[in-house]
Amino acid sequence: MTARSSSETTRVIPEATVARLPVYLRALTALAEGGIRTCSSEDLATAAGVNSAKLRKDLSYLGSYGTRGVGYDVDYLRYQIAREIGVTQDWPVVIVGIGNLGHALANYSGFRSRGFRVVALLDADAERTGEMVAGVAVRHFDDLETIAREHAVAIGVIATPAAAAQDVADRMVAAGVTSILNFAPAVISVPEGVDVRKVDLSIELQILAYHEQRKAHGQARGEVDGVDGVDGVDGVAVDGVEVATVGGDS
Amino acid sequence: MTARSSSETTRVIPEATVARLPVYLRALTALAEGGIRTCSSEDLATAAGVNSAKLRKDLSYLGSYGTRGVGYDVDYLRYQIAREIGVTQDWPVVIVGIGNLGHALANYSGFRSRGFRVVALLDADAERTGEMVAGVAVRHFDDLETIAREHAVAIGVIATPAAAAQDVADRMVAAGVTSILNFAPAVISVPEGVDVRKVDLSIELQILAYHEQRKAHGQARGEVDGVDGVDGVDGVAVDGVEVATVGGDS
DNA sequence: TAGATTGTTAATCGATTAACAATC
DNA sequence: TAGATTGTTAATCGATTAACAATC
Repeated sequence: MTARSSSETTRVIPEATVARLPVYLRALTALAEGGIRTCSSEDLATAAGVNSAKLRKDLSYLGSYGTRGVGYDVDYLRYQIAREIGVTQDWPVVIVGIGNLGHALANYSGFRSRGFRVVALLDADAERTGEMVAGVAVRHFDDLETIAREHAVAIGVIATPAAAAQDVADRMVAAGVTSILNFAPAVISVPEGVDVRKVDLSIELQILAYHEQRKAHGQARGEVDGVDGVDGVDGVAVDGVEVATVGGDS
Repeated sequence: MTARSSSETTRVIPEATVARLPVYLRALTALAEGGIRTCSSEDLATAAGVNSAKLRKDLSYLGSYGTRGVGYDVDYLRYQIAREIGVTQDWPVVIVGIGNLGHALANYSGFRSRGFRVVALLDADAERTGEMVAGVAVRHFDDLETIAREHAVAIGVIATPAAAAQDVADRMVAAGVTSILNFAPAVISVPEGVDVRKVDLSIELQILAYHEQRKAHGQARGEVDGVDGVDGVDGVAVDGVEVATVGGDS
């Protein structure tokens, strides 16, 4: 019963559980960094922000990695979850659209430390080709296919304006990419077998606004007029990758 | 039966529906910009990337804004949804943490056009005070309370490193903020009544990696240079009061 | 053994979907 | 009227939760 082999059986993990595994992984890493070797489901649940019943139920889909009466070995469980997710090895990723958001993503150190390696930054604007971002030279979007095949890229990130998103997705798919993380505020359609996940900043804020409105109920809210948009930066820099982009930002 | 008044009754809209309303709103805006005045649930569902049964069920929680045999008036439905969400007026927002991500968020034009107005950019680094970002001067984090009260800010965005997130959240809450959008890869806890939504880039990629790994099944994946990373972590955490996820998938 | 905690069961709750009567 | 499409019902499906037997 090697960890790798026999666990390959009819494991069908619910989507809701899959979405939480990375949360548990992060919580376990935090515990490990705090010097904690063992934890109970209650401890881990607290660190992950869920209730312990849900946590145990989730973990039960992976197997029995705990010890009754004792709890879980932090490092062991961490490895098992990382293996289940598939981040015990790095995944090469390309980012298309080196605008403000693309810049931020390229500089985000969390990718590197969590199982991903940005192998290229692409932008459709030829003017940007060669520009260094996070230590990587931006390349032209037309190089997507070459780069994707060369590095066997399966995951692509779209950080272009909405208008370019579908075209970028199409070309990613043509280049062999089968998982897409879309930051552009647009619905993109892809062939069967290709996964798309979407992150939309405005939508998140709108969901908060909905609840906020209901809290405010009848009472009037302040309507001052403040500054408007601004721009931020942050994040760590990545490194050793190639860059190239397309599009602008989101 | 004024639009505003009587619809204030015992409307209890399921969370899953609330999370899709902004998607419908965006799709309607796109249709309107395309010169389309009327659409069927099928048309709108396609534009929004959902199936029409779900769309009609969702809309039914808001009221009866369509016409049997005809469809929906695009502008009318758009207004009704915007009103339901609460974005017929702008919400003042503060962004804390002006690093790469904060910069990108500050420059994001989508906020402005979708019901939000960034009234302040704050950073704990005094060196950044006064720096212009997206046409706005960065101010010190200590000014949070003053600014939040002055502009009646109810929504705050955290774009700091994980280590600072909880402190920022605490101070936001103390300043009267009751809705937080957290980009820091950390679980934050807040008092009852405060909503937190979380966007975690690494978690989204990890969810894609999980599915990608299963697609690859037994077949070997390009291992240009297999790094070993066994350290993934991170996730979408919820907490405190409400939680929410991001992204959808196909 | 006694205490602690997992892994699982079963009940509950919420979301999705197909089908269709209502009605334009 | 005939055709089209909404709004709603009811069935199904999936996720959450509490409780507890298994077992360290």
